Amino acid sequence: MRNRTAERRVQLVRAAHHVFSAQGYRNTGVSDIVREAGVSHGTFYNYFDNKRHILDEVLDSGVDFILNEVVGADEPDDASTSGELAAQFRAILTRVFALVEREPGLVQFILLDAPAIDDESLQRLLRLVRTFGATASAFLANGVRRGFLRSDLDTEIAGEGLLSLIISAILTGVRGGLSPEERDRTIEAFVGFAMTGVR
Amino acid sequence: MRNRTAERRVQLVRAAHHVFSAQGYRNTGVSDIVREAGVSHGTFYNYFDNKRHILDEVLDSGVDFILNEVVGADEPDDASTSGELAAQFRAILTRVFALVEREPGLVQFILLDAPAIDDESLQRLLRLVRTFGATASAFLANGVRRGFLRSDLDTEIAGEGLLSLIISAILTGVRGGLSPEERDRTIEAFVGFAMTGVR
Amino acid sequence: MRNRTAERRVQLVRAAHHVFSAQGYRNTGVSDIVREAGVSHGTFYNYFDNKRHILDEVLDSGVDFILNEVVGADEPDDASTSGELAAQFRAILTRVFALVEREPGLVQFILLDAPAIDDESLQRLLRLVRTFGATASAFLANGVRRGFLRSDLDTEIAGEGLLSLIISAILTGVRGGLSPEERDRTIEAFVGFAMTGVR
Amino acid sequence: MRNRTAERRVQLVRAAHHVFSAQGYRNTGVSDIVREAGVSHGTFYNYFDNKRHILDEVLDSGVDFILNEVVGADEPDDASTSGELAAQFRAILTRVFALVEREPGLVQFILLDAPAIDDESLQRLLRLVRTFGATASAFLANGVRRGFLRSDLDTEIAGEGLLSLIISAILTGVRGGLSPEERDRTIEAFVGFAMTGVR
DNA sequence: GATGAATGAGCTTTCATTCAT
DNA sequence: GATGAATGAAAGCTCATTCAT
Repeated sequence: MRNRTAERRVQLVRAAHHVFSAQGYRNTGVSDIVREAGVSHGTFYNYFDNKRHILDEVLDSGVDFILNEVVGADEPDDASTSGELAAQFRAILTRVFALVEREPGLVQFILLDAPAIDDESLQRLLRLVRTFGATASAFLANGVRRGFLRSDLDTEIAGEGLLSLIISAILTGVRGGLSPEERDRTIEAFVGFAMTGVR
Repeated sequence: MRNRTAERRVQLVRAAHHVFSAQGYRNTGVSDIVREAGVSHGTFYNYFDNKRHILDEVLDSGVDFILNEVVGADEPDDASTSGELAAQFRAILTRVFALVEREPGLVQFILLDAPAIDDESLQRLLRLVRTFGATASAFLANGVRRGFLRSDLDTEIAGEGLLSLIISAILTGVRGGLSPEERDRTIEAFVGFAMTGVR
Repeated sequence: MRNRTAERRVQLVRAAHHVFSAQGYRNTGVSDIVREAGVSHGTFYNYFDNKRHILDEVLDSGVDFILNEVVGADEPDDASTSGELAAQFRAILTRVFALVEREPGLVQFILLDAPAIDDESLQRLLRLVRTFGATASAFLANGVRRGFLRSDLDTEIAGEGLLSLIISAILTGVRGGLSPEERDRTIEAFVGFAMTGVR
Repeated sequence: MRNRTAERRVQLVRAAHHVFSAQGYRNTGVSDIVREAGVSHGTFYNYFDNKRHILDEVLDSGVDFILNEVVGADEPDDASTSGELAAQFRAILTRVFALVEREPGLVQFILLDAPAIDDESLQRLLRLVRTFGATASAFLANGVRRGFLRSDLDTEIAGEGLLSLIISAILTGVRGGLSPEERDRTIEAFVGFAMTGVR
């Protein structure tokens, strides 16, 4: 039954995801994963060679999830005025705050816990960061092409700048304790900061 | 014997700092620390209740070190023109890159390893981030006071923006592989980005 | 379906024989056996109560195989002169060396691995040894009966002596590294040694 | 305290020796060793890197013990007549039977269990066998030099022959169930067998 | 104060065996 | 009869911490 085993895998990855997010990778034993999934030790090792192996899948799905949540349906080509670009950036920042608020464990795990596990997982995070940076650059390049951004803009480096604002927003979110008003004020300030820099 | 005791503490913290930076907290055993310090297990526990306890001191001294290295002698009040402020920011970014290059282990430990250990150490890192942000805000507030920056600038949030650029620079450095030219280009772009946003 | 069932058994025993000889009993899992046989775990337990159980059959067939290979077509009654007896002994030693060279895994398994598994399998090996000893005695008894060996020969104990030479030959073979010349010289010396002792 | 730790090592080796002899290496867990020694798991790993490591020491001491017990005080040069050589050989065989009777577990462990563990330990046993063979050859070479054995005797191969008798005696002993009379009869027969072959 | 041998709970991983399909 | 996913006891090993000297 191909189906059965595929479900088990998903079930285990989900369980691992859950306990990793709650306690971190190093503080989580295989016993925690299998207890959460409701299966035995042996079953775990029927699906994954070792604890490190399931981390890869958790990381991949987590990174995919974050990318989807944050960039979402926004396409770099959608904006045709700088106002629309600002709106896109505002939407992204809004989704960042929403994500951090809704899934603080996941975000902390992917961004703060995972990079510390080993070099492999650090590289995986840096790849995520790079993808974010490239996406930001693509948004800016669209603006330059359509003429509503400075033609001499170094889109690559400015993309890093945008990225840094997104990371800053995440950190602010993780830090917690922002009222909805402060959050909106921060978003607006970041949008303004970014748009002045590139227009 | 107050002196002798204090020296031992320092000696142990220094040793711990060294091995933590080289291998990370979780991969470091108490045995690594005491071997590096040249003392016995028992002695360690005469000075620190447990392994977690010495981490606090290592973190504090590491954070202090980084703050000193990066902010250095620059005082928020030093700049009296926007050109001087730009020069200060340029100097800070230059020192960030230099620090990451000179002490990659330390930076990786404080920024990537430590936050993952437990909530306590995460909070300690966030405090560092906040201090950086406040310092950045102070630089900007000086500019507003002296009139060479927009009077309606939200210095607090703009400080976060500056901070995010600094973090981005660190990440870029950790990612490695930047040629001196690319590094300088990035610094200039970040300085320009920041100054357009606040002037 | 008696036939089908019997074939499966043989197939499994043959597979087990193969993997046991290649890797030893303790290093072989049931999964290795069933993979070699191309059946499932469940099927294995339809034919054998447990892993230990199939060992018995492997051991029996292995012991039979060795006995056949070494003693072969030689019958105790065949010799009617001491020269013919010597020729028989020479043929047996030659086949011993040939067997060790052709099937080192099997010999090592039966002689070195199997006795260590548990007392039951040790006893099985000792039975093999005893059978060899009795066969050797039968060869000698034939010589005494026909008058070409000393009439006061204690055939039972002298049989043990012959046996010990055969074991020594096997050990020499397992030890390896004998050139064909050395091998022939050893065989001749053993034959001479034996014949002087009994004539 | 150099003394304390040295004693612990010995205590652990002795305990391991004991449980290995009683149950075999594979059936013995580290927990069995430490229970026998009355120490904790951790202590075991303070003295030995792993379970395989203590086996080496047990094997070395066991092999030394057997060599001492069997060859004992007899020196190859002691015999000056073939009668004295026969007496030496008789003494050795007597000690072999005595050893097997007194320490059946040790003998079974060293000769039947250890060789099956891995190639390293098999080689260790073959080294023991070789030492025995060389010793036997030395006894014979002394006889040839002094002129009471055939001058054309191939002492090396005849040594193997003697060795094979010793091994046969050990196997007989392990097989068990010999009455004192049978034992003596076997010894005498073996001595006679050997002496006819070499005289 | 300093030592380091001793501790033991806890970890990851293996594998012979079972049983629902 | 055949399958193979599920089981769980048990293995080897680590390491922060204690305590008698």
